[in-house]
Amino acid sequence: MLKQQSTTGTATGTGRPPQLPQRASEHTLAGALEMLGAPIRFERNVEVYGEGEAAEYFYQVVKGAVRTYKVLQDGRRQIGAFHLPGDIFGLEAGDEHSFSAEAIGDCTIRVAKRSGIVAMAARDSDVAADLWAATAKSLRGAQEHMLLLGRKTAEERVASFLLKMAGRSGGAGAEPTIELPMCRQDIADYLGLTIETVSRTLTHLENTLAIELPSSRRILLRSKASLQRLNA
Amino acid sequence: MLKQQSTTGTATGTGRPPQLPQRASEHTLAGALEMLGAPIRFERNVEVYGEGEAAEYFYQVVKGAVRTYKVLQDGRRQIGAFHLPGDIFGLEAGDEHSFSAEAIGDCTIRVAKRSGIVAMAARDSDVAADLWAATAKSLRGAQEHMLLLGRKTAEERVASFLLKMAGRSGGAGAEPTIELPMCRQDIADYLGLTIETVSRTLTHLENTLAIELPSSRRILLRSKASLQRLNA
DNA sequence: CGGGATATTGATTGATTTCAATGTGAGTGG
DNA sequence: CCACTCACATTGAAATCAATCAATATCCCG
Repeated sequence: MLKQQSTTGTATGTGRPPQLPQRASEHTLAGALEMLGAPIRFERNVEVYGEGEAAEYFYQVVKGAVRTYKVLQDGRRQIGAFHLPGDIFGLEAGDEHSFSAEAIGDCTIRVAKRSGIVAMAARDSDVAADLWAATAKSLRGAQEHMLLLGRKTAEERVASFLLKMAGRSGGAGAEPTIELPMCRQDIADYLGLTIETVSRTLTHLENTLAIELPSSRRILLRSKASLQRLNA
Repeated sequence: MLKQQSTTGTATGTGRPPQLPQRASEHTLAGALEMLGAPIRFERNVEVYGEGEAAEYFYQVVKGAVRTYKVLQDGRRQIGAFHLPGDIFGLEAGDEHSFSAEAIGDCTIRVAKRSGIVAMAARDSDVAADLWAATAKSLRGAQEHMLLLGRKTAEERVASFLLKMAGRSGGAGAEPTIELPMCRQDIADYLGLTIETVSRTLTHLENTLAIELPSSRRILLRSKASLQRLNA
């Protein structure tokens, strides 16, 4: 069980908190990342790593948001996941990254040498279990996303997306307004739709009184129930 | 690095080969599965495990093929992956399965208690690393599949599917004829298409001379190049 | 030689894409 | 402070690809 919140709280500041013993983080992947990793700033739209590059590091979002994606030759882009504060990404077991990663906005990302983490996992079976759990969590996310992309209507996709974002951004889950870190094109490429369809679907949901759109990056979920109904 | 082929070769027979010391399999997940798991037969269309069930076991296909899938309330089904001999599946880190699994045809599947494997991984860091690698491999498969489902045409999806199956069934990769273990409906649900579209696309590929269809379960890849071109 | 499941083929519909235009908002410089 | 600009978002009309509805064909098995 990966305690992502534990590091998020302490690491939101400038760097590592001065003197805390960090007992809670020991024997976890998040703890290992915090010990071995340095927080690095990435500006908006800057690449964190590229598809095909050697997978030398593991990453954890401290602040901001990251997209991982693949592009086809003709430019079609599929975003596989959005990574928010606390999320660990780049957990490849192979030698190279199969996706690319970019900062969506200005970001702080903790970067830790993979070899260090792997070595630690070899010594500490709790870290190894945690590394496995984190990878399995990514797997579950990818599987859920497959479901969304497979055979859902545009409305269902957008509703699923909004509910997922709502569940992730607010810690408690009772937050009705969500602040999107990404633009419409990102959402479209995440949902396997065009930007126009995303836009139309959002306005349709607004007309149906399911949501409200105070600004393009801010969405108020007025009726989670009707969104849930679309979530199938 | 999971050596799936090592067990495939030996396990294709009736069960475990009589007296081999199996040095090669030690310290691997496949080896652990072989030590701790019993080969069990599943008949066509029988459920191996269901979504939401406790994830008590890990599985490895010995013979036959397995589909893992999810169904929406209204019956739409998304197949997440097909598992062929040697493939390990059911690697959930959470307490319960997020997908269901069914035997596509009559199958032999090695079933090993998860607790045993996890305990072994806690003792043997090589097994732990291998468990991680196998999970990451599933993750990579799911990510590739997302790409396919996201924003590809029917023709591209079918071409990708055929190439993937060709790469998996024949060990060397030079096998031009592929024998499909699954029916058209399975393919459709895997690709996020209808059965009619799959059928039409296959006949279109046949008319384009990219493939030949001696029977519905047997497909000859006449021009991998043209399929590759569609693979984008 | 049926008979039922599976697969193919045809005609039509419909959701989403595409092409095109307009709207909006934030940042910049006059 | 306002006009300007550029990126981003919305809206509209037409085209297109795949889904749906419907019929026929084929295969496998008893």
